[in-house]
Amino acid sequence: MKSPKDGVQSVSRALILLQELARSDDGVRVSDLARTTGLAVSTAHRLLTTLEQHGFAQFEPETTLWHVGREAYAVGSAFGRRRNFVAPALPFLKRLRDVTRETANLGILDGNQLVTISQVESREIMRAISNPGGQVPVFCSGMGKAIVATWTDEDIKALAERAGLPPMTSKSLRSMDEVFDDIRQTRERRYALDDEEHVTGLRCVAAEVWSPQGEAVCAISVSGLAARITDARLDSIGRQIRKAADDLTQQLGGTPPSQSK
Amino acid sequence: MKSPKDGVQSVSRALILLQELARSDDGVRVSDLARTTGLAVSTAHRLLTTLEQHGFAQFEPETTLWHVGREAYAVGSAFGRRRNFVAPALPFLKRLRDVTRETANLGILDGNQLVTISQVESREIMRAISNPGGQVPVFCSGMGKAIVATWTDEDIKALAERAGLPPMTSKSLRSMDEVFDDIRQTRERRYALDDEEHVTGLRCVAAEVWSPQGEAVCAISVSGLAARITDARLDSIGRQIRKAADDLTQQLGGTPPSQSK
DNA sequence: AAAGGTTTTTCACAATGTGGAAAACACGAG
DNA sequence: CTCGTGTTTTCCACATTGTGAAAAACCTTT
Repeated sequence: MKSPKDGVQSVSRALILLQELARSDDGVRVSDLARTTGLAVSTAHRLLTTLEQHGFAQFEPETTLWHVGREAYAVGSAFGRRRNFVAPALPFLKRLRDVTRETANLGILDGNQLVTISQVESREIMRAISNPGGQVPVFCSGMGKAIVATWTDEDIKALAERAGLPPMTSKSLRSMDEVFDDIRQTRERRYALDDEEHVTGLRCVAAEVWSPQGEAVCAISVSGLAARITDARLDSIGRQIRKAADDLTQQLGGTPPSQSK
Repeated sequence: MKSPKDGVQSVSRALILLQELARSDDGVRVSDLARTTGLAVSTAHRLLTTLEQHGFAQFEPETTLWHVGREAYAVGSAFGRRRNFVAPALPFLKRLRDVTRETANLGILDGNQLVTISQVESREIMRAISNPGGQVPVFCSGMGKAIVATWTDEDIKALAERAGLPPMTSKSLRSMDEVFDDIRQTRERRYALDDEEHVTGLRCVAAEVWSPQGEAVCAISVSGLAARITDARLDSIGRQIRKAADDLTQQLGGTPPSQSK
């Protein structure tokens, strides 16, 4: 009779009610809910009451309709806030690695630094060695510049002032002018380039990924020896990164820039 | 001994678990959850399993951590959908963030509390951290006061009596007199100010947004460190918030009050 | 290999959730 | 106004269902 793997009955039912609530935008009545879920009216009512006590459901007395409550929103947005792009990004990184044969990275901005939080290594003998968790000054990083390029010029300026422009190599950007020139190019070609600005001999091509709120949350990149990532390959790699970033954005339910042209 | 009005026990507990899950961004373990909620580990586990079966919770086997699930997000966004101003507001919030360089918020009144339902974060290092869904006593909130200032004095008084005036900081409003004095100023200058009344060191400037029915449905605000939102900037920020709120009202087809009175 | 820390599963018991039925409403029509 | 039909809400006896202690299965560490 009993199915022991069914979980807790009342909780199951309450969750089903919640989902049913979410289905209709302009509220639904107890009795209809009971009908569609196959519950007794009194049971549905009791469960809804419990949901309401915790703010997950909302009852409009004047119209006697039930809605999804604010607490459901609060809890749900925790899902969106979560930095869970790491797992979904992996397949994209792997594919990038496979088609470019170079190391693929995922990074976020944390404070004034860009930190690499995930990486799929190239299989070449000579490969970039930048361990995950490693921090890089934003403007010496392809991923950093990809993210920052989506910001307003004032924000970029403020960040640059805050973080400074510590030169890591002879090719690092050293002045605000150079920064803005680079950002301009980044915006134009829709991918960012770190041309031995962080480590001599290392090039890196990057593009940003968008959150549901329309902000650049992270960036992905491909990095490898300058000797292998030649000028000739640059544009092709750039397009692939851009594509991967857009696909990942899509998969995360993100929204690229609203209407900019 | 038993409290029959407590609703369905297991459902209550499951919801509390969900809220606890939402509290931590990087996942939490069963045993910790059990500890913080005061449940037996086995009970917590059983409830979590049920939540997972419905997609409201998510379990990462490799790390044995629990997260909020996608279904919670889906259900929660139904709440946002019904409040059909949250999407249109985003561009306005972004612009506010860009011109003030502080965090911009959108909040509604729910019950006796003001809840922040959307937010566009400042890019400064030191920024306000009040995740969406967070609740604040109305009279300790700029957005709350902005909305309430549109009400009649009787309604305000009734709300204050119902909700009380829980002091959050030493600057919180503590008496009806202080409340009405603040409301008077709010009406006069056409924007509301929370001057470290919720969190010490945090200031917040807000203005209300009108629905087509001529009611203040939500409010938008800019919040940041008191050290940055100085008296000198106050009026300029106030004007910008007011402008943004009016523009948003317009876009929503809303109608500000007939000023004749 | 044993010792701590987990996460899962099991199980006997009764506390807990259940749904029918009845009460309290809310509206419209007569 | 009173009745009638649709609700929503409360009550309560009953056994189905959820419970938590404890044991089992898993891990990492030593």
